Amino acid sequence: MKPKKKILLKDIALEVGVSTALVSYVLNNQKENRIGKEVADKIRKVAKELNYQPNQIAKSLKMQKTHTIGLIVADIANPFSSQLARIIEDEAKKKGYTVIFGSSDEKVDKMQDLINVLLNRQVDGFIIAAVEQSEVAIEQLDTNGVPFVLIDRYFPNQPFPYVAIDNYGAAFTAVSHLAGRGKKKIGLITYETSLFHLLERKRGYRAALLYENLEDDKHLVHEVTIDSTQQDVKQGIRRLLLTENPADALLFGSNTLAMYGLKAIRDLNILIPEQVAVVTFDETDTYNLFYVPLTYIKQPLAEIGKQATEALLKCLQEHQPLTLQVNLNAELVVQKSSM
Amino acid sequence: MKPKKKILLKDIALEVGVSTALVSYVLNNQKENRIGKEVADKIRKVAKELNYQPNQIAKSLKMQKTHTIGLIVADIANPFSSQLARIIEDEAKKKGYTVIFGSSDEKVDKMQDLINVLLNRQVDGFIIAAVEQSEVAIEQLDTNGVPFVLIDRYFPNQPFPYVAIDNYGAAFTAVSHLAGRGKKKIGLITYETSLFHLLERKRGYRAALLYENLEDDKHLVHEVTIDSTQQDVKQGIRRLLLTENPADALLFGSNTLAMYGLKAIRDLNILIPEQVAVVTFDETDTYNLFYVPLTYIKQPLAEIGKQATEALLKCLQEHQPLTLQVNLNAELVVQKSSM
DNA sequence: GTGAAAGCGCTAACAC
DNA sequence: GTGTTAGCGCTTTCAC
Repeated sequence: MKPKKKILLKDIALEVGVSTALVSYVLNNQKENRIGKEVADKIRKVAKELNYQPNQIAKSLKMQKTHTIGLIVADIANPFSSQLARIIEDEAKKKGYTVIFGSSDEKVDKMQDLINVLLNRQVDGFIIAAVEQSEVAIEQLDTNGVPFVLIDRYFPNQPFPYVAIDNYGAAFTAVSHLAGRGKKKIGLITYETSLFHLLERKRGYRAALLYENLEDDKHLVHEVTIDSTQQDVKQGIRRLLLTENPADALLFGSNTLAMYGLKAIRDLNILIPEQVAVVTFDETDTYNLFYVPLTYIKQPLAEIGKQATEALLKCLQEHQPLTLQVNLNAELVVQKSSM
Repeated sequence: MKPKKKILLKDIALEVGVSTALVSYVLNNQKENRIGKEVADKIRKVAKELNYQPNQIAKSLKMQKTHTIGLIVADIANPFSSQLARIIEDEAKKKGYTVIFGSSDEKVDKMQDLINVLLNRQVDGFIIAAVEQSEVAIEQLDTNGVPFVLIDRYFPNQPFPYVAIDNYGAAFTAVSHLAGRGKKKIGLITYETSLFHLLERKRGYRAALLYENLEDDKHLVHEVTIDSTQQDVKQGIRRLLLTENPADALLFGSNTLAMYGLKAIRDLNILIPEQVAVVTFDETDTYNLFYVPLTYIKQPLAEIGKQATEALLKCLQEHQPLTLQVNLNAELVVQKSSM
């Protein structure tokens, strides 16, 4: 532990025999041709020799820019979030930005807390997977002029920028597909929530049932709280499948729900797709390795992450207003679980 | 977009009619009882009214501390990494720290790059899953007096602090278990690497074979490069299982390898555990949902993340030297794939 | 008990 | 072409 002396701008200036201003100009490639070529070269040379590393904190304080973005997801441990995080990381790095992340656990309080903490740390902007009841928090960001873009979740009738998928269409397609395979009693397992993207999935599900002239029975929908566990989902599976008139197909509203649901189905020795066909949202390796490869709605994560990050950074760097509101198409990947 | 005026210390001072120094003292609870109770209360009241949010960047510059730690993993999109990230995030938040992350993709250059970027951003310390050939980079951190702790991977014969598992023991246990179930030709699929933790797994595998009086045949070990794909692993599976004298059990050295391997095994219509028993490192939901629940070596991720973070933060806050070198025990979770 | 002022490391307006 | 210097928003020494 011998903290080697940090090299400062001043050290270089001293060494070369010029002012710190000149050094700053040269190293930032400013006033390009107004500076003596020799001095400039000398400065660059010494900077390299001394292995000068600019203190970004000082720079940030001066410039009022940290080149850092805050990423708020529901839970970084969930593959859906972490895959997005990776894409955002890469996209940000390309442009010289780093990312600080935080998990909200679907709680407004935690989300608000994260926003505050990250704002205090002066992040230049946010990418947020908004939680239920967080409209006010987001609105506040907006009125305070903090740049952000929402991902995955968003608010209808609000001008906030977002990039998400067409959840209505995706659910509709999935249900139509099941209907096309002759399924008559298609169940839905989803969250009991006011989150718009999930409501859209339910709406798509309903619309497809109607369109296909299928029974739209309340008993075919099972909703669990957003922080529910294996047990709660298992109960839903029981309710939908262990009756005298069970569902012959099931649509899961998220990867976590599917995970719990599949476990339950297997534990109950119910066969997929013979006894019940299955389709689910999101993509995970698990779906492909399950004993029956699963039919799933594949969200274009790369596209979501890229568009969100690009737009945000463009806004930050070119001071353009953030207006994008994108609903990308999700692809239905058909496998054996729904055949 | 009407950037509301940021409230500064000065604003509070002005409002209350005191100096910024006093405000700072009060809000940081310093000089507790040397300050007039009334003024103090007034200051706190006004600060709340104005919703004062201290600028952490300014604070950081002054204090030479950012209360930020850098987390470098192989790939944040990999569940192993993201689960650790979540634990570290929580542990850090408890103590008022935030975390910036980066993915190295198992490349020294990227890792070195990340270290530089994060150092420039003045992170107070690092938690790093070191990549191959990164010993020099780590040594440099050490000589520069930058606090860090390694996770998962580490260097033998180096005094660097780390928390990892007993890879030798874990592999030994796994192989012994297979031998105990009557397996005679136990194969290993792992990476061709100099990473110590993986060498340890191989060593444990070998030692167990010897101990159990089993064949230690080079042909039973298949190594792929660390950036290898589904195809490379499939080839390994072919080599080990599609011969006249195939392996009757397989140990996978990581979750990614297992993922690829299981896909290959399924595609080749080889039955687990009838034709080949399987054990793998790491834990994922997939293992439980696979058509045969998988026997796996469960790393104590929570413990790893917690100990690493706690030690690092303790060092940062109490300026204690970082000396922990911990090898935790991994648990073998026995399921049907090895019965 | 309280305040003036220096300074963390950098940038950029302005002067020469 | 190059240097002086004022701050970015905060903490803290030292003086009163």
